[in-house]
Amino acid sequence: METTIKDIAKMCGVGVSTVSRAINNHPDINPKTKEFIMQTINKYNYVPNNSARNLKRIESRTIAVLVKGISNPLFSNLVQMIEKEINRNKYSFFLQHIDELQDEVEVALELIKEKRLRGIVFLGGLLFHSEEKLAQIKAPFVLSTMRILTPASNNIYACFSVDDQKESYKITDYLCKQGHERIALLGAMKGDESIGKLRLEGYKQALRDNGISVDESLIREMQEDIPSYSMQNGYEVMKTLLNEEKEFTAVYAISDMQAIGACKAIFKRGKKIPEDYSVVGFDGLAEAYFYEPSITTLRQPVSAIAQASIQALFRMIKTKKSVAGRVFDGELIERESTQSIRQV
Amino acid sequence: METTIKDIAKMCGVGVSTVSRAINNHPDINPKTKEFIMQTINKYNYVPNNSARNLKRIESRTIAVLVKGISNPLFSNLVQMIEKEINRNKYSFFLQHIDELQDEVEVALELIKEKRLRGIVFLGGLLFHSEEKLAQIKAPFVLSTMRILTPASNNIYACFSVDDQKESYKITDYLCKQGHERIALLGAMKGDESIGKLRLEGYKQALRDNGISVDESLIREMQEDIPSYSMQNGYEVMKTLLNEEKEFTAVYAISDMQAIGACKAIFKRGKKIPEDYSVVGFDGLAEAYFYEPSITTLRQPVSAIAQASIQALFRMIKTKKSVAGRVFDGELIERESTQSIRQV
DNA sequence: TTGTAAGCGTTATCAA
DNA sequence: TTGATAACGCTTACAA
Repeated sequence: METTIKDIAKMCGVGVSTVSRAINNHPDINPKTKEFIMQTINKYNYVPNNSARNLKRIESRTIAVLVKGISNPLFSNLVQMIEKEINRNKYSFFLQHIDELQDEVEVALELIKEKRLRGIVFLGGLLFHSEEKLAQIKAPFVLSTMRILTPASNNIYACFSVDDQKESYKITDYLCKQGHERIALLGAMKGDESIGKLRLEGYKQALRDNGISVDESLIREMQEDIPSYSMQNGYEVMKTLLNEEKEFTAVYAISDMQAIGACKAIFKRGKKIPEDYSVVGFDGLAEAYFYEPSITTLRQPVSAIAQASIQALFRMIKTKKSVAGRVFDGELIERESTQSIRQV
Repeated sequence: METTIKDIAKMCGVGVSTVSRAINNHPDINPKTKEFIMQTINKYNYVPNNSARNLKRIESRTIAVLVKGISNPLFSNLVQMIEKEINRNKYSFFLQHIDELQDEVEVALELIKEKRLRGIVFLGGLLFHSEEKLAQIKAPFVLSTMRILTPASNNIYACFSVDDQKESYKITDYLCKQGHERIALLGAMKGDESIGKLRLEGYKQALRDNGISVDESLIREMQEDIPSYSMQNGYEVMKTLLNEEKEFTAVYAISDMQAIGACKAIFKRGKKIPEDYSVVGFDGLAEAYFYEPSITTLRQPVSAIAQASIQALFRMIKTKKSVAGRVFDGELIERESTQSIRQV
């Protein structure tokens, strides 16, 4: 039999509520009593039963992290930081990966009931959702590295991300300034209405501003039967593009992992980077740095985003009001995978 | 107010126990009653409260996955597969990352009490533990891609992994057969008593069997202040090694990620792979394939290991007895990062 | 086959 | 500052 609060109470010769007060740092308790109880607890290695606590407390101290599109290491990094923050706040956290096909709002709704969630962190996904559906999410939530397009006024939420369109513009513009005029885009899934769309818009805008007309045949979507944002996806799409003998001098992949896959496809074709093709990615992962050649990318301030997200979530849990989200600045990191073709 | 089992009972005009029977697929219930109850449940979108269930059930239906050394994508892959299997079995799962410095057995012990765990999956870690300490783990557990060195007879557990020593022998022997005689080893943390040690032994054995004497100065440990098994760790260790102007023709990193880091260090030095140095990794990650040059590695059958682990865990939960672990065969995958130097 | 009622281990309310 | 005691929502004897 496990030790329960009753056992501790008996051992200390006090009532269970006093023990409860000691555990939960309630103010009205004699410091000496508390001290004695805590000692006994440590001695017998007592750990309160979480289920019972969560059952009794109107709301649990549990936060869910829902990750869609796990293949992107960007999310692994984010999850780690978020986990640390949640633990620091003495909350439990619950990680759930969501299939590409699953509906993350449905999952969230179930989870809220089942686990009496206190808050939710969405990583990836959350595009395409009616306001009614979103309105059903009663718990506060944050979106990390994403933004919601149709602001739902009935929800308590906040978004933390870079300005995907602006950053996408930045990196495309960088390629243009290097003299590239035919820039292939390895974009998001067909019908993407989220960051994929924003980055696409940024790309187009940059081209236009540089007096380059958009060639739709250079804009490629992810392959749907392969994990999104993955190396393999970048590889396959790039291979197809190369097979078509299209003319272009640069490739912009909307994630570093896709960029790596694209590089491999180029190498397999017997071409060189950056001599034959310049390649840029997006995210700023270590993987891009360690690749050979190291890949020019747009770094997202992952750590800052993670911290801000969790802080906001806790504030919303406390105040029950939405807090302002924030747009972070990305950073263009120029590396070996790109070169100027101005004076060639 | 959330819908509870009582509400459903009232709506259906039955007792709560009947509803409970319907939910939990108990045998003694009228199929029609059950049908009707299930309809009502769906209609009102009722989801049973997990905490209440877990509280009532002597043991919850929760399994914890404890990951130590998160930087290795090998574990991400494993976790995903394990997650899927756990869900298929209608269990909840709980992922916890463990700091390099934290004691995973302590964490497990706490968790068992706090969450009334039904079983545990250990990924990474679990080296160096006294039998007494292990004996405290009352819940069944499995080790994936690892093995316990001092079999603890008091525990219900099983191990699923490759034979690290044998596979390490295999890949080292491969390098020897290619004509390499001075092979640097990028090994595990100092004092590692787990897979790191086994792989080291395999390496030494292969050298000896090929008539090559072991040069301790070519055996390098991970840097402790950097995430273990990471690209960065491989990079830093390799850089140090290169700076020492040691003579060697091949590098064997005990993980693919370290191998990638090592490659980068070599490239930064202005050297070529495989012309100047052959490089091999271990794990068989996609990252090794997509690297340029693609990296020769030893593939672990991750999917098979994950599945076997979970199946074993559920069997142990049911039977309350240890089941036999299994040793899987690895597969040497020859790629571009290695070359024969026999006739040079 | 079904319903009633007693807990599971906590926290919160209220009275002492 | 404390201690009974009533929930929290569910499962499971036991009785009907």
